[in-house]
Amino acid sequence: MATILIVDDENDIRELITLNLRREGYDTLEAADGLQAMKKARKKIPDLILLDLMLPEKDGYSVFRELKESNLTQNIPIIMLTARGKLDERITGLSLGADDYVTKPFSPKELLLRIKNILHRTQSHPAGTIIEIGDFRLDKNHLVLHLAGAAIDLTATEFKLLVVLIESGGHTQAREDLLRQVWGYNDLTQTRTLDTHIKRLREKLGDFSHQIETVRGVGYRFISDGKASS
Amino acid sequence: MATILIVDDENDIRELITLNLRREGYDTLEAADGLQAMKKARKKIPDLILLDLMLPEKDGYSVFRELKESNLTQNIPIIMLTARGKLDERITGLSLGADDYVTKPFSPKELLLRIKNILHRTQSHPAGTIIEIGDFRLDKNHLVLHLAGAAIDLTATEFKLLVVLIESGGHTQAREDLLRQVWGYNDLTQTRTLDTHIKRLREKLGDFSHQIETVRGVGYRFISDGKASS
DNA sequence: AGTAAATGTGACACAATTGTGACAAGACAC
DNA sequence: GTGTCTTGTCACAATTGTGTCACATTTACT
Repeated sequence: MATILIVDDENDIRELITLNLRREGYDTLEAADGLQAMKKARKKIPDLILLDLMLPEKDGYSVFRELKESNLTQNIPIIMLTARGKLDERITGLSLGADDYVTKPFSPKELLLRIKNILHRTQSHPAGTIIEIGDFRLDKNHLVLHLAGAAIDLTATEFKLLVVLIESGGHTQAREDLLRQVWGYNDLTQTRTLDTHIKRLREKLGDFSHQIETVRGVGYRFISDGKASS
Repeated sequence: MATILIVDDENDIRELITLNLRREGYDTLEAADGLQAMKKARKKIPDLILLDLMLPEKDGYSVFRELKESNLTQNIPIIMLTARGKLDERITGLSLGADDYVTKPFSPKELLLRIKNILHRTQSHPAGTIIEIGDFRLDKNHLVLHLAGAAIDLTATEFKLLVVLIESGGHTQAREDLLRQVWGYNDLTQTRTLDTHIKRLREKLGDFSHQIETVRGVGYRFISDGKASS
């Protein structure tokens, strides 16, 4: 699951947060000051950072800037923590590019909520490389399908086919359309490769294979399992 | 010793700073406006730039951006000077990527302190020349890779390739992109040199070679751990 | 039921991609 | 010059992906 780096100089608070996050299944890293934070972040790149603005030595701003300057860490979402809802800090934090902002004292519940929110919407993926629908999560970058937790490798063609099906939002795609979109066949070539690939896809989908439905005489469609339809 | 470029339109202030810096043993360059600043910076690349935000002609922001856009100067740390601690300027300065920020009037002592600070942290490890991730530590200056303690010599090309892979943060880099970024090939040259270099890199990585993963039909990616993350 | 058409399936051949070792040209130091 | 190092290319090997085929199964229709 996601790894979260907690940067705060107060031990109590750090531990409190750690405890709460661990209970929810997150991995946690802790740092008491900016230097430690940078070190840990470089060692194991976290998925999200909780950053206290009041730090000894290097203050939170500097750490923030450093994180945003490094290629390795600049895309990690950051939630700022601060002692009180001082307006100026709030402004500074957000305009610097922090992804959210929580004022101490805060309830663990509130913090968790925000973390979930942010992780869900970012998961540190560049926009548009992830398609999520139901239990399916397609990573266009790696040609990997995450299905109910498991990672499934797809070949380029399989991937393309699945994407086209999924992106047509529950509508049936005609055989010819699929052949055109996935294979670039423009003539009505007599080929069975589509059938074969559908079969291979279903094989890899395992229990979820029924979500590719064949519409006899027309083509295929992807059904998103009753719920999250579109 | 270090050379510092001072950009300010007020002669008095420029001279005051120059005096103080010289006394500390720094070399100084002066510029009264943005144009001069760019010229001087190109002539003798300074180790640090003090940049006033209020300039005639081109304002400080433009100069800043120009400096950051040029290959020659983009890594030089910049300390912004400004007439007052106006909040909005502070924000702009920091979010543009200035390394520090001093408000006029300032005491020479304060300025010197900040200069020392920044020079110290940027010169011991000139901006971003060390990349650390997992067991990998790359020293851009020496083209050396420290892997779990052992020092491994890499050639220039191997090094560049590894850096590009690592810096893309777990994302797959397409073959063409790698060829463009590492070799500067812009045409779709038919070459196998990428494959060869990947092989050589993996050879040198030994037990860690699996961290360079091939994504068939696309390119390669660096994975920072056993698991498929991001 | 019986039949024809459409689709599913497994095996196979070959296509395409990537890995690998050898080699030669160039760069560079000595 | 010689020797070492680096780099790109090549031929070939290994691996993986893809399309076709024959045959099985399902479906729509009479």
